[in-house]
Amino acid sequence: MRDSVAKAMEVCPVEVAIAVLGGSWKMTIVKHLVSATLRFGELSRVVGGVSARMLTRQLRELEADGVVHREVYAEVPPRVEYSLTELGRTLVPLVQMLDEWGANYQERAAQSPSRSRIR
Amino acid sequence: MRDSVAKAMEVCPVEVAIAVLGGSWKMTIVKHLVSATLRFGELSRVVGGVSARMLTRQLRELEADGVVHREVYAEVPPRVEYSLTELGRTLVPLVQMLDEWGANYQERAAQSPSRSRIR
DNA sequence: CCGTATCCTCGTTGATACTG
DNA sequence: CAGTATCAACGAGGATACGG
Repeated sequence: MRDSVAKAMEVCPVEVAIAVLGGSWKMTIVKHLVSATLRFGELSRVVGGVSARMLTRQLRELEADGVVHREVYAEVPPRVEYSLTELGRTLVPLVQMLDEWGANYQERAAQSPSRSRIR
Repeated sequence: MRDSVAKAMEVCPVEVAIAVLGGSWKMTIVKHLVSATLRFGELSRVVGGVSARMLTRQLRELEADGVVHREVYAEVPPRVEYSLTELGRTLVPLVQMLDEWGANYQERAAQSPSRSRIR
C-alpha cells in the first residue's frame, strides 16, 4: 500500500478514502472506467488536459491501491487496457454521489460567481 | 471560489467534489462537525496530529468553499466556533459513504498487509 | 485562546525529449 | 502506442516564534 494511504489510516477512515481517491484526475479516471474498459490513449482523450506522465502515475497508484486492473497485450503496436477491479466497482455509488454533489456545487457557484481568493 | 476548484470545474464534476473535499484533514473536520458545533481547540483535539497552522488553513478553505461557517465571539478569552453550512450538511451522506468505504478498505488491507512502494 | 509570520524542505507537477 | 528520463518550477506542509 502507498505511504499516503498508510498515513491516512492512522487518522480516520474518511481520510483513507480521500488518500486513495483524492489524486488529480483519479476520480475522473474511475468514472470513465465504470462504463467501459479503456486503453491508455482512450483514457488520455476522455480525461482532458492530462499529460502522459501524470496519467501513467495516477493509473499506477490506482493499480497499487487495488482499484484498477492493468492488462498488457504483447502486440505490435502495444496495447494496454485499464479496467476496474472488484474493489474498484465498489466505488460506483461513491462516484455517482461525488459527481452529483460536484455538479450541484457547480450550479450554485454559477449563481453567485464571487471569488474569495484564498492565498 | 478557490483556484483549484475553478480548475476542477473545467475537468469534471467529480473533480470539483475532490477539489473541495480532498485536502488533508478536511473530511475528518467535516465528519466531526456533522454531529456538533466545535471550537478551534476542540477540533484541534478530535482531529489528530494537525498543527494549528494547517487546521486554520483547511478551515479557511472550507469556509471559502461555503461548506463551513465560522462564528467569532468577541470575548476574553476569544472563542471561535465552527459549524456546517446548509451546503455543508448536504455532505453528510457523502461523508458516511466515504467513511464506510475507507473502513472497508482498511479491513481488506489488514488481511493482505503487503506494501507496493510506489514512488 | 486562536490564531499569524517567517523560513525551510520536500514532494508533486509541467515541459520536453526520447524509446521498446 | 504507451510509456520513461530528465530538469526546472511550484506549492503544500512542518517547525518555530510571535501577536491580539
